[in-house]
Amino acid sequence: MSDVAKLAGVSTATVSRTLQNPETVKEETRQKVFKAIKALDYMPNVLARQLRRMETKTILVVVPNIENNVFSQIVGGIDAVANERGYKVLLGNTNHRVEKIYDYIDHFKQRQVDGMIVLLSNLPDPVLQDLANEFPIVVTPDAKATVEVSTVTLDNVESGKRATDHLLKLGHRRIAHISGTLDITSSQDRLQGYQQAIVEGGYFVDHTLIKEGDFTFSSGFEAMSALLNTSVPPTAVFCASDEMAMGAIKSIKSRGLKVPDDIAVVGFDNIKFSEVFEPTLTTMAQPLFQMGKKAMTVLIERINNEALEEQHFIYQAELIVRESCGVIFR
Amino acid sequence: MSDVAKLAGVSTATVSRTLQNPETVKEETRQKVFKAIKALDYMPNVLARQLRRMETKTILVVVPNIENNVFSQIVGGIDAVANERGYKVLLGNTNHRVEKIYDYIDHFKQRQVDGMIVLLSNLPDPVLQDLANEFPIVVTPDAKATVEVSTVTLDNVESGKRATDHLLKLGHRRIAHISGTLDITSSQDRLQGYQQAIVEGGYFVDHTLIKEGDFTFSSGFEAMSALLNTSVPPTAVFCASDEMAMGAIKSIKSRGLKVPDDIAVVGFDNIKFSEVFEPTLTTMAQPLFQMGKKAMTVLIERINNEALEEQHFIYQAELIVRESCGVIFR
DNA sequence: CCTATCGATGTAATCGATTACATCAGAAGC
DNA sequence: GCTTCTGATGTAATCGATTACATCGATAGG
Repeated sequence: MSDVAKLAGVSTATVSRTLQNPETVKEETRQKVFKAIKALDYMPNVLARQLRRMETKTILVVVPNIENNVFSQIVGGIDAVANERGYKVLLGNTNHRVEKIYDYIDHFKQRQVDGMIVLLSNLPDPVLQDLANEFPIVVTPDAKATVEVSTVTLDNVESGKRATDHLLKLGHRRIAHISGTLDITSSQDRLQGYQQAIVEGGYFVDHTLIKEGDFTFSSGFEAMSALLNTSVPPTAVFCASDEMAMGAIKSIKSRGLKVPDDIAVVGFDNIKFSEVFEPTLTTMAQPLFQMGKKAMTVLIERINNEALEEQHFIYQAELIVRESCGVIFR
Repeated sequence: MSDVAKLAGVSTATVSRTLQNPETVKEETRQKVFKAIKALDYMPNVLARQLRRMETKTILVVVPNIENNVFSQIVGGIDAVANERGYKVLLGNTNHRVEKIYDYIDHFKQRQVDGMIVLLSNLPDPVLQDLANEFPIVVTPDAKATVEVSTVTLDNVESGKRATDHLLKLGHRRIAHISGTLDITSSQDRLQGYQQAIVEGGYFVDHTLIKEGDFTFSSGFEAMSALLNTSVPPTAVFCASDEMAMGAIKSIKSRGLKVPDDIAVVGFDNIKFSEVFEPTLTTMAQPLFQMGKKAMTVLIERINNEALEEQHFIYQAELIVRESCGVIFR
């Protein structure tokens, strides 16, 4: 920078101002500086700026595993806004190992990032709370109500209810539910929505029809197999993920039964392959990209102290009707 | 840091040494320093260190779109090694817009990253060459041989050949190929492998059996539909991606034909859903996670000047035989 | 006993920008 | 004509660690 200043015949302060606050520099001087910058092919050293300003224009995204399409879609949304607003995205893959996140928390304390978006951390409440009190943090898409922190979530209760309702409306009375791991709020909420729909429909919840899965294809397969082994199997199943729904369907088919004729299935997530699978999956579509965008937007407000209180945004899932539930609208 | 120094009764230099080169500090002093660090809950400011050392311990991964499973698997591998070696991973999503990469290139010039891994950039040769001459760069999984830069690639010619060979061995003579976009080397190589297999088998390449797709489900569907509309449709198809293979199968089924009975299909990539799809897909599995790990390892060597020449690593794909080709080994 | 060497530590320059404060010329107001 | 204000620019402190060099005491060798 001093080279540029020398060549332009001004001080380094003027060079800096030309780049950061052009309006405070005379047009003529500005031109000289720009000419010198171009002549020397000068690029500011961002590290020095960051040190002085104590900001990095970088945010950290902690994700259980980036290979999972649900998370990578959210990251896509985060990245879109980050780019637009001049932020960089640092990826923190925990591979489901909770302790890994403590390494990432140090990034904060070392001022390596200005903020953080946590995707499903399983971090103990007090730890997260302490962190959120001190640093800008947004949690998505699974957040516990017990921590005061900004969140971007899905209305999982309502979504679970609407998925189940759809099956009720189609005339099903024995509707099973294969939930996600019940240690996360989203799974609990979807289960709750399922129960609400049944109760509000005037029926009783049969707990033998509820099985806990872990969102994977194979857990869906096994849960469904267990349901089929009972004396009175369900006529419909609401699964908390599309992967589990596919597993369930595979299990149903393996018994020589047909979907949706013998058993109707509704999934959750609307992953890419849900419209490729046979039968195509009726599912609750989460606006994941949108949610990622919102999470980043909220985080930036927080970083700039534009929003002092924590904010909560709740999105609605969209019911996408395809073949697996037995009705196709055109 | 000066607070720590004061409390421990030493200079800042000693504090720094205690953390960076503990062996040069007397055990007793070291203890005093550690005690002071703990008492004050001190964390070094990494920005200052970076500025002084002119290194960021951060690498940039430029990826066309992170939502694509092929890329996110490679990123997973990169991330694994990065973590192990104390590097952070900055994500650069280009969303297939080539010009976006120029923004990321500035990161280099501004010394925001120590190195870069490029996943399928479509960057013009001269630009990439200039960059590679000046900075540590690794290209994967699609690289042009015309640029001198370290690469981690798949042997796409051999892979295409083996996939096609497998179909030849099963007795097929009219084998079609649905390629990826032919502007990238991997697609050209897979096509070349396909042609080699046919020629070496003693047959002739029929160019009406070659269709260009773009790796997507729908392009596979359309390419297959076009093939089925010809007077003598193929009895087997080798697709350059699993997604296209699924599209092709959907097209075949929509004509009332059966896979593999009427037409055998082989895919490429071994994405997660290839074993869920019906029929399960025979496919060439790329060791994507491994390739990501290797790319990062090579990059680190380059950053540390351990490897002065550019290096090239070529991986082999593994043929995974499932239902869609008509033979199942147990 | 003196000097060379070494180990442990301190002093202060350094990385490269940003920015509070100082300076100065010229315009405006009285 | 003198003061005051304003706009443009320069001077130098600053961010917080790292590290070349300096210092000093102790030990070893002669």
